[in-house]
Amino acid sequence: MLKTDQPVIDFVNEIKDYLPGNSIDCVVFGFDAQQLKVLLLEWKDEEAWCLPGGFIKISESMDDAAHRILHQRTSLNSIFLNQFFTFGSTARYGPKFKDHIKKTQKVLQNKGVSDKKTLGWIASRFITTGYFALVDLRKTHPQPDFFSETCQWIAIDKLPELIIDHNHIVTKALEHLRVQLNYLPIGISLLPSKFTMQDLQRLYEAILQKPLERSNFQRKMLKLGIFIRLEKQMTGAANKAPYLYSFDTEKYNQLLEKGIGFTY
Amino acid sequence: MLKTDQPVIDFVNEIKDYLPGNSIDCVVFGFDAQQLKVLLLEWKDEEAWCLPGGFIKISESMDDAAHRILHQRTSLNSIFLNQFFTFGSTARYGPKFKDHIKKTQKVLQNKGVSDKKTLGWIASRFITTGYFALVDLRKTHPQPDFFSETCQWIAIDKLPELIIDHNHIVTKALEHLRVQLNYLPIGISLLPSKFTMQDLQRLYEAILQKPLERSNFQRKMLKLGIFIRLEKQMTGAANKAPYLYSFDTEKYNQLLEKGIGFTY
DNA sequence: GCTTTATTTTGTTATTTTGACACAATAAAT
DNA sequence: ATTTATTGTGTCAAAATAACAAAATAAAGC
Repeated sequence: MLKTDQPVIDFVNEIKDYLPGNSIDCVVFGFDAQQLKVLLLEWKDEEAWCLPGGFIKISESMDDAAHRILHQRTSLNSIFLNQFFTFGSTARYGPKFKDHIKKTQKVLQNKGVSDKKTLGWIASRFITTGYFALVDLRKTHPQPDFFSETCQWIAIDKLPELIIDHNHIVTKALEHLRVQLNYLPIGISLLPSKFTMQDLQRLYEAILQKPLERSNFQRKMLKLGIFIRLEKQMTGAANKAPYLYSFDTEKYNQLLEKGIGFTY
Repeated sequence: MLKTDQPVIDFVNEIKDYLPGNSIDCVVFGFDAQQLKVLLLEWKDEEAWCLPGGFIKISESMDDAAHRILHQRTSLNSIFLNQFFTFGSTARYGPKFKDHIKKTQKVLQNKGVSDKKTLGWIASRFITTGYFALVDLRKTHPQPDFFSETCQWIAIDKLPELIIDHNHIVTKALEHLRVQLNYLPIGISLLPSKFTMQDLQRLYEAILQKPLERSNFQRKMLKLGIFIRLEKQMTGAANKAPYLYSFDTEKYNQLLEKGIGFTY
């Protein structure tokens, strides 16, 4: 891994280039067969898990910062990324926060960072803005950051305890995902380019966390007129093979603007 | 007006008590007979209009700051207030911003504030978080702030040019209002406690900016089971008088949690 | 090759919802 | 008593929904 891919190193060298008191945390959603997953960083030695995040350069917009951070973690360039909430409560700074700061400073010192300015900067109050991303996890190459040993996909219903209020941030992101479902490019962002109706249904079921009626789901989806039917996918199983579909991108985007009037 | 109601005075005296680089701007919606209105501040001498806003104390959460700011402008204590977006683009800092800073510094100097720290603080990059509020404008007592001469309700379709990106902030707030319509306590927050179905319909028409069919609107609304029918309102006109309604608060809130499945 | 098995795709049908318009009820003015 | 404007309720065809049924089909077993 190149040093230029480690933003905290840059940050340590040039604190003055970053806005103080503001950070960004990203909830990156991926979908794998049955499960909705989230990209997490694991701090092996310190036993901590957290969301990918970072800081904002003075010369850079918040959106640019979020894209930069996500590119560093996923290697993806054009990501569907939405800001969803800014977390500015003082409740963030309880004992869990203090515990986190100790670990952070420990890691920094272990890596040879000892100047007081940096250690103090990290320990001050931050207002963090949450972004959620929808990506095809098959196309990502997860990379740990300065503080972490691994970067991996974890199923949404098996999340470990995360630092500070990061569990809360994930919960909020998921709420936004559900509420805005009809306005977000769920399918096209989270699925591979070719998929079956069952894949699509499982995705919606994972997000809504409730089962949907198979035949009605299929008919209603197809009626939207945003799919292109491709060849059949021979599954090798002793039964009828499903058709593969891809999205008609133009029609999909047109429909999204008005909101897909889909009832689940 | 008391000096304690003028937050910028406090701010000037105690810059160190506020977070640098973060601000709050509020889009306060009210509804008056036919029109959706927004609360604006007018800087008479400098010919500027802006949204009510302010800064965040170090000891205070962002939500508390927004409530404090709105209490100062409206005299209301329990306000429906939702954070909707954080504006962190660098495009905010174009010529319009520089123009605004000049005016701000002029006002400060006219009012006897001349220390460089304050003048510089004001001119730095701010990330501003937008909140929108829904209030019964009949219950408000609009108060101008340190920079403004008047604080008044302006119809949403007759907004003047506002400072920096405040027009954009209003547009974004309105978008959120529309998209989240079925999850927000529109009626109970914006209407007086007793209202007619026509009042309610005009409110929805103002937000959605499209006409709705009278009889169907009425039937569908009443079917939600969240209204209490009161006495008739004698209008004095030569025609049938409408019933007055109030909300059944408990049922209304229950319904809002799932989202009112209303189609318009 | 014929039958079995599991799954997909298309059909059917009763019920509910929607949208558009009709009509009766009614408060005040003429 | 009649007129007028608006409200509240009625009607009805078309569309959408939900639940279930039946036909189609890819591979395995015999």
